[in-house]
Amino acid sequence: MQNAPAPLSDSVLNSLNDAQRQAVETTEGPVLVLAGAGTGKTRVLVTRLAHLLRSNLAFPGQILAVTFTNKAAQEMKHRVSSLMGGAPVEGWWLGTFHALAARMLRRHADLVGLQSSFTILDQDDQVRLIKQLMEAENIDTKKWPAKMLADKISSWKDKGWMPAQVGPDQTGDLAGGKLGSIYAQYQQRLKTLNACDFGDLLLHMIHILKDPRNADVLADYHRRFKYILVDEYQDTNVAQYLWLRLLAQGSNNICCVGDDDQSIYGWRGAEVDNILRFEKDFPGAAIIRLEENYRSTGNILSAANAVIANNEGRLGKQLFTSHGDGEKIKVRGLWDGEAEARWVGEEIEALQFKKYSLDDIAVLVRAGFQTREFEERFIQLGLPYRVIGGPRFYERMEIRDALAYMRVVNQPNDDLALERIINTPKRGLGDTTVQTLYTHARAKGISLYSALQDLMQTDELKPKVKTTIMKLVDDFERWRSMASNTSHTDLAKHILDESGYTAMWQGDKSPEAPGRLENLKELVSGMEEFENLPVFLEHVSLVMEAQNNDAGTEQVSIMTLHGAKGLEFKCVFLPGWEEGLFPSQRSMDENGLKGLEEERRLAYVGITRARERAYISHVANRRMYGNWMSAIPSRFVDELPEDHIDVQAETGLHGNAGGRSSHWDSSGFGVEYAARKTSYIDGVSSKVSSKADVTNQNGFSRGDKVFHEKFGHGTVIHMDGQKLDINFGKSGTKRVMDSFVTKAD
DNA sequence: TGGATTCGCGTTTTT
DNA sequence: CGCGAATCCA
Repeated sequence: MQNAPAPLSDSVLNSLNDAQRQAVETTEGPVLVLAGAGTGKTRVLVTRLAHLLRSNLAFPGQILAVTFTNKAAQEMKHRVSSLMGGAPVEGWWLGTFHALAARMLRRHADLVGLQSSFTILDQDDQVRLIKQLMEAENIDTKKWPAKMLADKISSWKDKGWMPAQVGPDQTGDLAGGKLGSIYAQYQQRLKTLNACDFGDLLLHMIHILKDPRNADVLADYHRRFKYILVDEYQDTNVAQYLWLRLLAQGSNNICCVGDDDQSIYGWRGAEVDNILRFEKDFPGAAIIRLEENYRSTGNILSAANAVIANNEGRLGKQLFTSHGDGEKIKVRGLWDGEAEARWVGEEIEALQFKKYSLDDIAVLVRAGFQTREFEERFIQLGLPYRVIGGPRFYERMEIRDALAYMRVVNQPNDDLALERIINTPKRGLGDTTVQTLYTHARAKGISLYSALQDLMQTDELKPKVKTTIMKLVDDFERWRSMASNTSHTDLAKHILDESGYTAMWQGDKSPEAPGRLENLKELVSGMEEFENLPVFLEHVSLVMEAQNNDAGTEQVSIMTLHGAKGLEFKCVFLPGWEEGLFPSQRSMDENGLKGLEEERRLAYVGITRARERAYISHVANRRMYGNWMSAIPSRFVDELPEDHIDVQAETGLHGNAGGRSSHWDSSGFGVEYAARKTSYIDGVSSKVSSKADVTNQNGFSRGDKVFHEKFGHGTVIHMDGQKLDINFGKSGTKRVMDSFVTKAD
């Protein structure tokens, strides 16, 4: 780290002129790097960081490097570490806003009446607490869902508002005008619980740093941080901005990197304004624009440029590439979601034939529920895939503990699992005992569990410890023998109860405890769908493995557009480009033009994830919430420039085969739709009849004419065990138990 | 109290 | 449609 700056061969930096490079690397004072998609934003930041270190402008503890997501933080740590020749970056001030603010707050917790050991509540805990407070105030939680109020409070915290700053103007008639007081009570309650929610981490720090009585604290941070680096600046919310500004007032050496066109977290408090206002907030700021894209081919980039150009209120930039034009974007209109999934499957197979790795392919959807049809199709095709951002359930502490117990029962030699729970709940087997056990195990080349069995025969351990170990081994042996004649869900209940694990959380007064108990319940009930314990554990390890990214086999990635931020793939599928789904109706209803523009930025993010090939599709009929909805192509499809796309419509889909699907004749479209809807309800059309031969256990089939004692005559349109969905004509579709129904002719 | 049934409602996601 | 929450009822 003492050597002269290493030559920067990075292509990104080569694209900078001298002044820009100078600014990126060493400028003192505020710098805003405005960089479009695929221009190497993060690399610029890492380069600045590396340069500061190498030229001894700062040492690690003097740099505050902030990212938005954990993924980005990991990525940056990794890059910095390898740039620094593998030096560990633990302990550096490098991480997400929340992680760094939490770390800071632990050092000054007493200034806001907390202990440094405060717990951090997640959203569920937060809602539970607020609900309690509301009930105490006799507020109707039906009229005012606790979730909604919790969201409101979070959004205030994102804006940096303490209870004192919230007046009637903000609360309106929410919770009968009592929301302001609920907020205050909630904060009070958190304090008594020695807890924080996520918003508090920043809010408390802002409060501390702003208070003149704590001038020494602020001064200390000013001395400490010579340089501040911020990634994804367009996603910062007001609280984050305030925190940054307080810290940056010292050295004024703040370097922010961002792209206003990729701001997609507005619904969570991100303020594009932060980036638009940068020059005002930090006078004398150097602004650097990076417009050369190193990621995508010309067609892809032109399409993205054309779409985003429809937004107003941008700083404005026009990305260019020196890559060739490449393939045009394939745009396809299809009949329904099933056909869409089939088409995507076919195209993926074609890509495999062209020697693309499945790892290079991603399906990016607008909303989580869309992943389902792709999963189903890919399973049919035997196409390996992973859904990114799926269940994080198994990563929760209580779930991992519970799983560890089951793993030891299933496989006594699972040392890691045993070590995890050997003293959870506390039973007096501390580090010293575990060390003794490990020493013994290593010396004899046996597992930890065998070491337990060995040592309980000897007098090497204190009698008390010995008894505890005997009890523990005894428990495990008993559970293991139960496994043969007890269902695995019952076994799990026994394990959790008899080990004292459930009791541990029941006795825990912390606000997270109820949530954890619920999760444990959920775990047990979730096990039911698996045959037995080993199969279940196998599933869990597969799920977790899949989330660990490189499971060895190639896999297509399926994820939401939000989840795809910061990633790139050679081939990207963008399905579901229909009005109402994308752009999302709700986003437009709630935020009008602002909402629409954020959706458009999402489209921009989607397209620009692709390096070589992009595929966009939309369907004529999508089933949402169980009923068929007609859909028209997204306005974003219309915004794609004709020269850069290759449009195909499914033949026979409408009276306009081969034409550009977004120009569908709306009257023709309506006729198709009406016909389909009718046929669905009658249970006659070929689409529907494919399922009509299914009979439920009491002999009802789709299409049966039935009579219900209360609702009269109707037609069975769906079955779910003994539940039947019956269309009763005028009075609509109802779900009823089949015991209330008789067949009619 | 918990098992069964009905009701209600549905983006995006980070700590 | 499917899921979780609320509610009902033994």
